[in-house]
Formats: sequence, structure tokens, C-alpha cells
Amino acid sequence: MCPKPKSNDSFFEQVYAVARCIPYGRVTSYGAIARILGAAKSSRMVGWAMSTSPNDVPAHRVVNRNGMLTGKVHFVTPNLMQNLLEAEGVKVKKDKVVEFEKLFWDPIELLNLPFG
DNA sequence: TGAGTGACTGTAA
DNA sequence: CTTACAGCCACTC
Repeated sequence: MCPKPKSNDSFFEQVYAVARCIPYGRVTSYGAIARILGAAKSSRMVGWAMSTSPNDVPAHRVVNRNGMLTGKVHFVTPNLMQNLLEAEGVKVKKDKVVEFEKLFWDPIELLNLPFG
């Protein structure tokens, strides 16, 4: 499911909404999420939002623009983020997503969906 | 009400 | 290639 963010939702809620739409086995960046929310310069807020993200938000699929698992330390255990990614078929090496450019999913695609 | 914070990013040396 | 710095703004205390 992919509920689109509502205008009346707080910035955090909108971030969660986008994060929940990240396809299985794919990843995106904080900046990409911030961008489609119209706050390209608030990428830091996205990361911070993830720190307080509900358990149903796949925060492990959100990495920085280089594909690095910069937020891994905020998980229950530092290895959990990589663990979850690898469980989805995403290879991780030295805290970086392998072939990040191929696995990268731009949230802008949500706007192109026919049912969008 | 105001100052502090941060799981980022782009540019420069 | 690596390292450094400044901007950014929604949220918390």
C-alpha cells in the first residue's frame, strides 16, 4: 500500500508516507524524499524523521545520496539495517549499498502512477 | 517564545 | 581521491 501524503499531515507524516511506498528490495535517499515533498533543502529533516519513524516504516530502505547506511546506528542494533537490506536481496558492503544506482528508487515515480 | 538539534547535501580546496 | 564548511528548516525542550 502506498497512501499518498496528505497536506494536513505534518512533515514527518509525509516522510513516513513516502518511505512506506519504497518498493521491496529498492532503496532511496533522504534528499529524494525531501524533494518530492517540496522541501529539497530539508533533507536533514527526513533523516531526523526516520529517527522517530514508526515501526511500520522501512527506514532501512532510506540511505544517503551515496548509498551509505549512515543511519544504521539508530536501529535497535547497528547491524539490523544491513541485515534487513540483505534479507531483501540488497547487497551491502562496507555500509554502502552495492549497485546503489541500480537499486535507487526515486519517489517521484509515485506521481507517475496511473492510480497516483 | 527562543535556542538547539540533526539517519543530509552541494560546493570548494 | 579525501576533508571541510555552510545552508537548511521542522521539531523538541
